[in-house]
Amino acid sequence: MNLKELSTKLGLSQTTVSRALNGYPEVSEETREKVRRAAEEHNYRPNTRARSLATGRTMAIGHVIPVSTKHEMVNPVFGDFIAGAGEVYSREGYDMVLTLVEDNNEEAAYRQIKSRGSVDGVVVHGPLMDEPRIPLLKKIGLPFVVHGRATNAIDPYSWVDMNNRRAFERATELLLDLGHRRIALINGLERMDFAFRRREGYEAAHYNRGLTPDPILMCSHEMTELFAHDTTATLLSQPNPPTAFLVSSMICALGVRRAIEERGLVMGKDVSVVTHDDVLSYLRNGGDVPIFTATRSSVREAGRKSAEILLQMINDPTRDPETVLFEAELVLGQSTGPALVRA
Amino acid sequence: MNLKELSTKLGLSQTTVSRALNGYPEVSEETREKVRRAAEEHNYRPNTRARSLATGRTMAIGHVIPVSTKHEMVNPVFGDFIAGAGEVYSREGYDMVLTLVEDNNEEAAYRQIKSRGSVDGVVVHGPLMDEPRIPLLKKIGLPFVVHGRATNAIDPYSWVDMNNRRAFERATELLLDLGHRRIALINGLERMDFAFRRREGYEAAHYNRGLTPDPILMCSHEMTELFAHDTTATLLSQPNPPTAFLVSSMICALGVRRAIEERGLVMGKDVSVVTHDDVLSYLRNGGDVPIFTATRSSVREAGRKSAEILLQMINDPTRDPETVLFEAELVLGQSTGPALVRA
DNA sequence: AAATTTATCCAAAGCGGTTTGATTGGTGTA
DNA sequence: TACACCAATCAAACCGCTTTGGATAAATTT
Repeated sequence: MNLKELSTKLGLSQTTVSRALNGYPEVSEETREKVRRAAEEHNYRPNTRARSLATGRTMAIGHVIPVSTKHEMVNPVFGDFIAGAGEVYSREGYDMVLTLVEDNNEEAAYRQIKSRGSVDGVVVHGPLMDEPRIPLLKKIGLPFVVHGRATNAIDPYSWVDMNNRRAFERATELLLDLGHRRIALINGLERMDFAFRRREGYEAAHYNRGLTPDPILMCSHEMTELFAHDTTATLLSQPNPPTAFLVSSMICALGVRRAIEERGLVMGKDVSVVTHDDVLSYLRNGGDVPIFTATRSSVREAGRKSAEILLQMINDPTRDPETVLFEAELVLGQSTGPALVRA
Repeated sequence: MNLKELSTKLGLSQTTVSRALNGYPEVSEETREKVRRAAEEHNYRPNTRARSLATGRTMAIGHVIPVSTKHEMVNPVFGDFIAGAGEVYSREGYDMVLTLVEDNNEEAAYRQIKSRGSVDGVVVHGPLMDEPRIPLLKKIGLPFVVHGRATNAIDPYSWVDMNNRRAFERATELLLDLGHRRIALINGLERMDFAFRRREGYEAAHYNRGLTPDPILMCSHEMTELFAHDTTATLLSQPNPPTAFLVSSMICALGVRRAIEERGLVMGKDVSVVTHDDVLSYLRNGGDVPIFTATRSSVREAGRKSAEILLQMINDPTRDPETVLFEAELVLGQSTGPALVRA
């Protein structure tokens, strides 16, 4: 059932039917109701493609997912972010289109997206410190919002981020307060902006107290359970092992815990752990007292917010870039305790 | 830059330019090359919407993600499945559009997808035993392939599944061979087809040896780390606790292990664990000898295969439904060992 | 009563492609 | 020389919608 058929069936012009359904005032309420009922009855819905061709708006938002070529890694955070953004999109009648892009030719991908014209805007995931996509998108004129920030970006742009630096600074302070002096940092890849900021926070907390973190304790890698485990195991077997771990994700935290327990140590007693918790739906830091002491910020909420901002920008292109910075909660759990005084 | 502009710039008709770029034979190689270069130079790419309006093909595949209203749960498996499917889509020039649907009004969602005409086909995720979407999609004539199966479906349809029953039967047999007699089943929601089949396999292995599993040992829930942990903790504290656990996902397995170790027990010695491993990119069952003994089947591979089948169906609608059944490997890891004889 | 508004509705022109059905000039053949 | 045939190109129709610029009749104003 298309507009033409529906309008002949009603004995009206396409114009009138279209206007009736789209709420234009130049249609009598009587006919509008008639049209509405007929549309309902025949299960008519305007063809998205035709509509978007006519209006110039596609009613779709693109998400470009960088896929690590080497490790075939998909960021587990992604599912929940999408879920948050998706809520907003479906409420506002937008589709979400996903494009997987190998991390080596992103520029081409974005150019293609623009010239094929299949979305009204994009969400940029996983920004690096030097993020070429930001000037690129600006240049080609595709509305966008970044999940995260790019430290070295010059011009203003819209972003939604968590205060990674502050969160990890606070977490480190907590551990220092507890007397820990050798704190390992199990970080993500530090060309990723968020990971870089986290390290900054970690270092700042040390410097603020006149301490210098031991470079050997700072590890950076793709955030898998395995990496976290192996690294932790290695660090713990060294002569002067860390007494605490600051960890970049729940997944990694699980690996850290495994390594700790493998050595017969008790987390929260022999070794302290603070992790960042993205509040993933399937990995809640559960219990009355959370397992892990954690810096907590919902990535799902970030997804919602990003989507909202992007839609606003699309509806009003004159708007200035908008930014949202979430502060992470610091949640005390069972995984932290005072540093043991060495015998 | 659009077709019209490009063709006037070249002094050719739109027809010729279009044909040249789409590889039609009625264009001389000379002009084709000229057109190609000009398109390249001006970064021209046909507008997706216009093209799909003209051809009737949208070059997009829909994925409808059921989102549990109650638990705001996004299946973690989803990211990797998408990654696999996405590989195929981008190779074949398809877009992937995601629709999040609250699990209570899926029918409306699919009808809308069809009538809005924004995709050429859909992948159905998370089929239930009685899956209303299968007859629905058949009725409305939208090509689809199901990731998983629906036990009670009558008509044939295309699906890609893992042999859940067989995998869990083998896993159970392994545990029985090791002498375990009280084997707990930490399962997903059993209205989900895969979970139902897994229980069938678990039960069959018992029955085949004249054993009857204790209903108290069979648990079913959304597969979170927390549920697995709490359930395991409860079971282990009972008078006649299980000596082995058969677990539905790596995430759950992490919860099971946590509960085991909390009690001061050693996994693989005091308690055995076999889990299913979807080979998620960020949760590898790593090491030379895997941590967990596991039934293993790559969900990413399932994503690839599903996409391939769907595209074939779209390209040739006369094709009969195609089905793929992956057999899971049974991988021996460190988490299983002989049942201890009770003192 | 004539002129102007107002309330409804419509025909037709896009949107940016693809595809059908000519048209043209050149070759080969009878 | 006349005819059929082929290769290369084009004008125009079409996909399904929105939107511009009237058209018509009724209501209001002058």
